[in-house]
Amino acid sequence: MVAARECFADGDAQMQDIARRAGVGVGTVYRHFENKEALMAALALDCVGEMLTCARDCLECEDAWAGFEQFVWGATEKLAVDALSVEAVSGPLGSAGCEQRSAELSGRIVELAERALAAGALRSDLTGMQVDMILRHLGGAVRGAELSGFDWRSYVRVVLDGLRADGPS
Amino acid sequence: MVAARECFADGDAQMQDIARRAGVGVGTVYRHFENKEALMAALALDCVGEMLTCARDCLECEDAWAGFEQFVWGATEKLAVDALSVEAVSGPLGSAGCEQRSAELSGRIVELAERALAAGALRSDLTGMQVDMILRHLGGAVRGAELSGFDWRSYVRVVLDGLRADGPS
DNA sequence: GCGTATTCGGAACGAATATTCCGAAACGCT
DNA sequence: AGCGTTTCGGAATATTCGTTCCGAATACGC
Repeated sequence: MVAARECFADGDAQMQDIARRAGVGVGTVYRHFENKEALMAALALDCVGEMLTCARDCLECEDAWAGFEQFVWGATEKLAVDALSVEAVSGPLGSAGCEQRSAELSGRIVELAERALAAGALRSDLTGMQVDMILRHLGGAVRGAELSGFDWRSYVRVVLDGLRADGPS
Repeated sequence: MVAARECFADGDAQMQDIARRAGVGVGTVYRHFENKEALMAALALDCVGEMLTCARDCLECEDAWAGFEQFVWGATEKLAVDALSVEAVSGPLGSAGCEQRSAELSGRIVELAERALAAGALRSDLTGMQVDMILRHLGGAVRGAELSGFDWRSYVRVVLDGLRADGPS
């Protein structure tokens, strides 16, 4: 049920549309979520959760830079397709209902960054926190890219090369 | 009159607020602009115009890379402060009322990029059009950065280094 | 099969906000 | 100053969209 909604909530949606899309009446939606804000928060929690899983997976990677790069590609792939994820990760949604999980995501990203930093693969004039901010804001750039025909992969390539300690690979 | 409005229209604004801010009644606003959409279009035209001026100035610069870099800093400085400019440059506003000027901006950016490309300063696996897209989408990343405390300059530094033909300077 | 409890759908309501419109104020002319 | 005209302001209206609520439908126990 949440799934049907998440699939639909790309960008913004009206409660009525969400309900219709889920094949139920609006009343039923309100029986599951107190209000629209709560619904969005639940979806945001999901989005951040997915990012978090991705970050954890990437931390398993032996090579620090490879793990970092893998995360960037994984995250942007999601962000380019799902506007809600962008909101959840870098927008105001991130500070409404999923502070906990959002903070942990930051922690993992910082970890990923500092590991790459220690390995000398990431440019040394950045801190883990700065990298966290940069990655979160990447979402704003690739938002809706898939739809508008923007070749976001070239953008991500540029950013990754900019983050590397030694020029483009 | 337009100026008072532009200054205010950071993000989104209600017609009533816009009118009050301008020191007039809503009726007067509607006497100048058919509707909100028209008002936004006029403001967007202004924003794109400013970018265009900036791009033209940067084309005057002797050194191709210096001109390119100057444009990126000039553009992002504007985008980080003014959410409306972001909409105008990379959002749907760009395709409503200022196609003409928007297309010319693209032309100038491509020029800027191809000049840097020819000088061997810009990474050679990108086309002018790709660079145009990338720069336009930079706005999404730095949007509202000034307010949220995001250190967008470090982000721009990363992107610039990623765009350079030879690693970080 | 019947009566009760539970859940559902969607029309009705309310708040927010874009747009219209008319009486009031300002201006210009004689 | 007096009168016609033009412009202004903001209350009234229309519209959109989140939220509520009640009659219908369904499930359950006997």
